[in-house]
Amino acid sequence: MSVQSTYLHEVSASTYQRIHDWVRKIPRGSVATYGQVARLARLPGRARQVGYAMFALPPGSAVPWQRVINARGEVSERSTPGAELTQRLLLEREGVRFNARGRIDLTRYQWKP
DNA sequence: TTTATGGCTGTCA
DNA sequence: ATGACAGCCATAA
Repeated sequence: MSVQSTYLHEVSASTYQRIHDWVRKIPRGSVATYGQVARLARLPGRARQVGYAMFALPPGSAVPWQRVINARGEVSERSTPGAELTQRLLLEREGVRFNARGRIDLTRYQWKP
């Protein structure tokens, strides 16, 4: 393994760690956006990496990935079909309401740490 | 090394 | 409201 790849691995690992740590703090019944989590983890502008960090979670993880949604208040589309529905059901089970267009009212449900 | 592809977002038309 | 586009950057091929 090269020095470079080792370095990159360590950087991304700590990055994911910080992201996961923040996502764990989102309380039940609240949501945060990818961009918001990125800023909290001191990674402004790197919302996509938050998506990657969610994707990297193993099934059954204690990290409440379902509470992370996009800036428009919707559950983002996934390459794996069905995941959106799972996410929505998990959120509804926590009391998060979706409107007729499948959107969440961020003024009401967005987490404000 | 390059290219393509993502659980994204703010800006602008 | 909707769509294009430029930034963003980890991963895989």
